[in-house]
Amino acid sequence: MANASAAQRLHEDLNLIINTADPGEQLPSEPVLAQQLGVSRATLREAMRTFETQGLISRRQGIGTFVLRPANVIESGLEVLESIESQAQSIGLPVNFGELDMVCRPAKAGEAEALGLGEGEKITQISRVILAEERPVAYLIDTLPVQVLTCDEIEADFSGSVLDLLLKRGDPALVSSRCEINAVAASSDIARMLNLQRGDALLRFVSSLYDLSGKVVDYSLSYFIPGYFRFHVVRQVVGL
Amino acid sequence: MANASAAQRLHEDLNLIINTADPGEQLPSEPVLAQQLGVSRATLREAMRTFETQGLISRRQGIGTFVLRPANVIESGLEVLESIESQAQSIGLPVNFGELDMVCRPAKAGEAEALGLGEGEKITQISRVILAEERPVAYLIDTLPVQVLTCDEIEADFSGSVLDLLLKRGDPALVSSRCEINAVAASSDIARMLNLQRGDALLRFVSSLYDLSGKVVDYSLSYFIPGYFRFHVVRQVVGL
DNA sequence: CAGTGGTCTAGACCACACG
DNA sequence: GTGTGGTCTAGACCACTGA
Repeated sequence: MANASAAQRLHEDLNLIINTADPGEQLPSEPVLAQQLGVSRATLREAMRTFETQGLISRRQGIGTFVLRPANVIESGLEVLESIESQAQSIGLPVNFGELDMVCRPAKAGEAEALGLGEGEKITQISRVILAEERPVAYLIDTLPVQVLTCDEIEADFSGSVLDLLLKRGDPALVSSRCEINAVAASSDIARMLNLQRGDALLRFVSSLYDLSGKVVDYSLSYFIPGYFRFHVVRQVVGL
Repeated sequence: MANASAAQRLHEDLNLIINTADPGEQLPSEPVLAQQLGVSRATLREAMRTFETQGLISRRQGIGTFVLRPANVIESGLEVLESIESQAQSIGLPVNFGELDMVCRPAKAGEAEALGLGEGEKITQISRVILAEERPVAYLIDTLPVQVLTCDEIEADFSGSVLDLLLKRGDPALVSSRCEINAVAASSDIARMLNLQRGDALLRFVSSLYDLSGKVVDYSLSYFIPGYFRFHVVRQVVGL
């Protein structure tokens, strides 16, 4: 026990380097840093993963690795459904979105089932990366029936949040959302968009948003970088 | 786009192999399998991670890699606090624990703060791996003031759940728990205990359990292997 | 172009299980 | 001992950025 692997020692070394560095500072290149720390580049990269998901460093291909100033954390209770944008606004955090991808197409089998539609019925799908203080912090995919939301409506007025758009419109009348929570490893695609390494740990919400009639009006996948969020929930104790 | 990396293609290949194999079947050794699939061992191991956290394969050092039968999922709403043991029992899933580690020692700074104690006051700490159907599915660490729970009491009667023990005793009167949810990469230690690879994505709960007087009676860290759990929560929509 | 991070390979050595 | 998975290394090649 207490058998310090190279990875563990390296983690501490990196911790020191990153905490000592000034925000904005560029670290030595990976080959150089690996040699300085006496490990291979593969091991160094492995150790750097944690610091990335904690929002402490940013690595940009073709440019370099940079130390970030401590991140502002978006804190949120899970009992109520509120958009990231709305939460960020309430703590004065500037948030916008990038890499918006919007399509209108027939629903695939899984999508149709999640939305209570027939396969092939038209859906609107919106994917985007959420940026807080210019840093990618989450990747969101919303899927809705076109009857609920069309691409035109999004182009006309989109703040980054489908929820806020629907609430502003006031129709359909939204009631609640059922949200499944899990941890996943970042795929290549998602890692690239969030500027992470593939395999990094992400928090994933799979949510179904219901209207007054009990219909699903929005099925969404949300990927959050751990270091930028603090989700909590109060759980009631039930007797034996 | 749709640029299939080696890792992505490999993921599909492995998916086919694993789904085709019978439960209990042993896969070829890593060097052999890597050659068969035309990738390096490092890439193969990387691709296998996902299947491990999904509970589809088990790798045991010195023995081999085995295909598991599909896992039973423990489903749980987060609104109420219930032990894994209790949840598993209600769906007829056999659960026990292993690797129990129990200590009684002075609180470190962070622990003292979490429990509202002075630094150095005695605490009881219980760590154990939870096994469902003989498979490790979670790693739990509970920290309590000795005034609330002593090691002797645990040795006398421990089912794997501190919550159940306190409820059974009926004192102190438990009210609710505040739980923070995040995703983390498995450390070497935790990976070993859960029979995973270091760096695998885990779901982590950090919880404080309160009694009637508002005091924290249990501070706990819980690590869950994603494939064995489905946590959900209903979120209410609040108007603009 | 040169320099960066992103990916992948081949191979070494270790720790562990089993005969 | 042999054979397995766990860890780490050195180095190659690619994709991207910015001068």
